[in-house]
Amino acid sequence: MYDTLKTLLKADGASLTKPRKLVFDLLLSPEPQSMQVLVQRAKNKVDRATVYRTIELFERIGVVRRLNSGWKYKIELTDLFTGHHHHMTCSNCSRIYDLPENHMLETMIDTVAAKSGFSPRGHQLEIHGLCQNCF
Amino acid sequence: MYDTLKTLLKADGASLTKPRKLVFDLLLSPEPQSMQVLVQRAKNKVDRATVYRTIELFERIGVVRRLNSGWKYKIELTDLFTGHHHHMTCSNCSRIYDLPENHMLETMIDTVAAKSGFSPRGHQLEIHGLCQNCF
DNA sequence: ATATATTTGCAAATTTGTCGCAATTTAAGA
DNA sequence: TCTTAAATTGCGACAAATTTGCAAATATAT
Repeated sequence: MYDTLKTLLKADGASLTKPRKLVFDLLLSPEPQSMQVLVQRAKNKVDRATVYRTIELFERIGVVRRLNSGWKYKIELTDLFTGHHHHMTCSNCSRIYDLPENHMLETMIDTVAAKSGFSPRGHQLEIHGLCQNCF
Repeated sequence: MYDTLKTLLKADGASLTKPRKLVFDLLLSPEPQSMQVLVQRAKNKVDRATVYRTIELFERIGVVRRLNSGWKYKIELTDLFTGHHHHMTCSNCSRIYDLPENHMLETMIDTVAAKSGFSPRGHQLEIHGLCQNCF
């Protein structure tokens, strides 16, 4: 797990420091998290500015991505760490679930984009509705 | 066009005032817009705070939605006004294109969600890559 | 036209995200 | 291991984005 992280950092001439490791560990939590939460959870251990800088770095080298879930964006580890997946957000309890990978769906998305003359490089699908518990 | 807007506002006990109409008109522009741009374009006509309050209201009653295209979110009218569609953002010129509706894709997304025990109500797909011009 | 409820603009307060820089930590080589 | 140079962090100051309180203005219903 940390090997991949180290490799990505190395490739950018950066190193796995204690603060960066701590932020990375925070991201292992199941759900995507807002900056506010990350900064809060890092309190007294890593400075706010460092959390921001770390997330910015992580995003640039492909460790995390930001998504679009609700009012404020949230951060999660990229496919490299979690496997490619999409999200389902429950409109009631607002929990965020992962959708199991579906090859057909992936293919179709790329195909549809290509048909419009686009060269797709990636995508993000967010579904909202009711989860099993809240239905 | 304004009829739908008025209806949605009425249903919430609100009315179509001059400032709200102006903000709505700004949103008729083809591409999704950032708050910064909206506030800028409303300058000297509608106050910043009112733009924010209007967008918040519009989102709550289903007139607009926010997308995360890149670092900052953008606002666009909902499907009610534009028809259902998805987006392709060019990583190079960062223009945002609409993807023509594809029924198969829509169905598959709903099916995949349902298979996981979710009751999908809507979704949002953002594709990034290179547009025809930038390829 | 009047009374009531809603909405707006303005200014101030919060929150969020950035930046410069001195102090600290890390990496590499002797 | 010790030394040095480069990278990184914390901190405080900024800057930008978003929210809030409230008096004045506007809209709605009689």
